[in-house]
Order: sequence, then structure tokens, then C-alpha cells
Amino acid sequence: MTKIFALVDCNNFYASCERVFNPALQKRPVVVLSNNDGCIIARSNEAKALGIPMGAPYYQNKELMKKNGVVVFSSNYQFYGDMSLRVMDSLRLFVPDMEVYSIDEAFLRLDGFAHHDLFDMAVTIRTKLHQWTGIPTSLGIAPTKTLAKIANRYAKKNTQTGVFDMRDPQLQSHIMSNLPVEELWGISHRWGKKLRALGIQTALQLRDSDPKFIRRNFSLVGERIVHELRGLSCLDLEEVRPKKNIMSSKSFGKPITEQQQMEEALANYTARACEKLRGQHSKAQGISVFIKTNRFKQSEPQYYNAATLGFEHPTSDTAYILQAGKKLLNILYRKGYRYKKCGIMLLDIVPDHYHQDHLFVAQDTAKAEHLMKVLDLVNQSMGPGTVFHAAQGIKRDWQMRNDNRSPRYTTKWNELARVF
DNA sequence: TCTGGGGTCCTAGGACCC
DNA sequence: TCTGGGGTCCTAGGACCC
Repeated sequence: MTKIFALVDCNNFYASCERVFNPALQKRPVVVLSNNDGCIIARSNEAKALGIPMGAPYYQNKELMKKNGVVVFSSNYQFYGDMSLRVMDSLRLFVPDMEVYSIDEAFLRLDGFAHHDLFDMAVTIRTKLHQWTGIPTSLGIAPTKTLAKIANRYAKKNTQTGVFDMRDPQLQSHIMSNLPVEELWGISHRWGKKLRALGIQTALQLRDSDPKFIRRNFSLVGERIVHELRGLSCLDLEEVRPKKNIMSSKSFGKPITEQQQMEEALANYTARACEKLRGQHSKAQGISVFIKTNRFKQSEPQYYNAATLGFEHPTSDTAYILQAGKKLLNILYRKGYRYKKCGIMLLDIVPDHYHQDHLFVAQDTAKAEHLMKVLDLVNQSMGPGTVFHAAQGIKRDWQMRNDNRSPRYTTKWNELARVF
């Protein structure tokens, strides 16, 4: 039986979120910035039309935006994350087989609905999502994930309905013949250049290439794309799996020059990573820490260093991991640099019921685990950061900038939208 | 002044084993 | 002159994604 996939993608997701509780933004150009107000990571259609580039540094486009009355937001991940949950929960009401692919995308399997009019069904889903969450979406339908991605792009650009069904092979060929190869899912700018050098310019040409040849030059990943373009599904819906690595890293609001401050920042990132770790019911068996200076300031002395440490036993105890991080930082840190960023990665993650009996530590871990449970509970009910470790510091004047953050409308009682 | 953060998968090559 | 063959596991690095 042939499969049927749909890709649901939220249009300009972060910008659309900002609009939901602020209708005055409806026709205005809106832009959302990355952490630390560094780069532009979301644009409303009006902002795109002004030629504001994706991923570009904010400060380079400040003038252009000011001139055109663009409304600028710092990122508000608590809010976007919650809006994403609402969209995904709504989708689940329509379709049982679904994969949440990213914060703003989900793949669906529609095989079971093949006797319905899938176009109508997609339009209904889209309408309801908008009605229930305020978020506009696009829906592409096709026999493979890779083709569904194309269908979705097409739906966004070329349709009134926001829905496009690309199951027909002739239609596929026609659309692919006009699609530059680097716009395919899985083909980066780099691979695009390499493909073009080999005479492959369009998605259609890639589809009709020899899979073995593509494999030699672009590995299994490339070969799979060829098959997917031919309508042969190689990528199925994926289960939600616990993360294998958990990272937490951030640039500082201003350069750090004291080890004490770096320790504080690192402690905060560590606490965050450990929270995620416990949230997915896992333990880590090691930690890696890195610190670096600002690579864009080549006039300043540059420094990057990283180090890894294995734990004696799998753990999710923040206090224990904080100590390990501090140890590593002590090895890495050199005086005399202006540091811009540091980060921590939790490694070799295993389920938390994975239990290696350890004669001497059993007692301690039980106590620590209980403490962490209480800590998480308090922070979940009273708000993040209500209770924290002393190592995380209080002043935190290295913290990132987010001057234009909107209220956390849906996750903070005192930031609810008001209606007058 | 100012340039994000968090992931996954695949491959090649080395270590090690019989 | 000449020094096996095959397998597994692990890791680092490179590629991609949103």
C-alpha cells in the first residue's frame, strides 16, 4: 500500500504567535530576534516583502526596519513553546499517526483517510487550527516526506487555501522541474553547489539521477533523497525518543572577564540542562563543557577550549553535575580573555531506571533524587527559577539581552493578556 | 555596542579481537 | 622480497535540520 504523508507547517511561526494576542500587529511587518537579540529568526510576510533577510544580524538591519515601522520582538520561547503545544494537541484530534518534527512542523500519516477527500480534510484541519489557536498553517500532501515538504512550500506560496495535494506523478514532475535543487529538504547550500557542479540543477534532475552515483558523492543520505523524490518512501514517522545529548549554551549579554562570573553562568546553563534531563526521565553519564571568546572580534585575542568528564555513575543530580562542571571550567579557564559564550553538554544519556548497583553511593543518590524532585515540583508550580542553587548567583549581570520580549501570555498569571 | 541555540545521522579510521 | 582476513565497537568530524 502506498503511504500518504502530510506536512503541516505554521506560517512564520514566532511572528504569528506575537500576533495572536496583539491584533494591532495584523497587517504590520513583524520580526522576531534570536537569543540575545542577535539575529533575525522569524519574519511576517510583510517583513519578508521589505527584503529583511532571514538569519541576518539584527544590528545590520536596524535602520531598514526602523524606516519601515517594523515591530521587533526579542524571542519568547516559553510563549512559543506553549503555543506549539496547543497547535500539536489540536492536530492530534484529527489524526492518530503524527510526528512532531519541530516546534512549528508536524508530519501526519493520512493513509487511513484515503477514502475521504483529503483536500477537503486538509482545509478543515487548517481552518480549525486557526480558529482554535490563532496560528495560520500550510498543509502539503504527498507519498513521501520529502515530497510533502515540497508540497507544503508550494501550498504556502501559490495557493489561496494553504493546502496542496501533490500525489499526482505528473504534477510532481512539473513542480520539480521548476524547483532549484538546493531548496529540497536535506540539500544544503554546500551540497547544492556540488550538485550543480555535477550538472544537477533541479529537483527533477536529481530525482532522475543514478542513486548509486549520488550515494558515492553524497552518502546514503543523498541516495535516500533520490528515492523519496521518486515516490518511494524511505523516511517514516518517527517516535518521540528521549534525547541522546542535552545541550545548554548561550552568549552573554556582555563579555565575561572573571572566572567567578563564568562559573555562575555555567551553573545556570547546567541547572537548565539537568532540568531537561529529569524532565525526560533520564540520567547522564558524563559532561562536556566549552568556553569561547567572540569569534567576530578578530581584533581581540581568541580562545576556545573544551573538556569532558565521565561520571562514576549515571546521575541527574544538579548538585553533583554542577561540581563536575566547575572542575572542568577550572581546567579550561585562562585569564586575560573577554569571553562571549560558554556551554555544557550532558552525554551518554540513559533511562533513569537504568540502575547499576553501586555499593557506596546508593544511600546518597536516593536523597539527592528526592531533593531534585521537590526542586522541579516547586519550579513547575511556582514558575521557573523560584528555587535554585547558590552557585547560580543572584546578580547575573552577564545575562542575555531581550529588551523587546512580549509578555508570556499563556504561561505566567501576571502576564496574561488584558481586555479593556 | 551589536553576529542564536539545540539537535540528529552518517562515515572513516583506529583499536581490538580471533 | 616477504608480514592474513574478517569482524565489531568506538570516536571524531562532517554533514544536515529547524
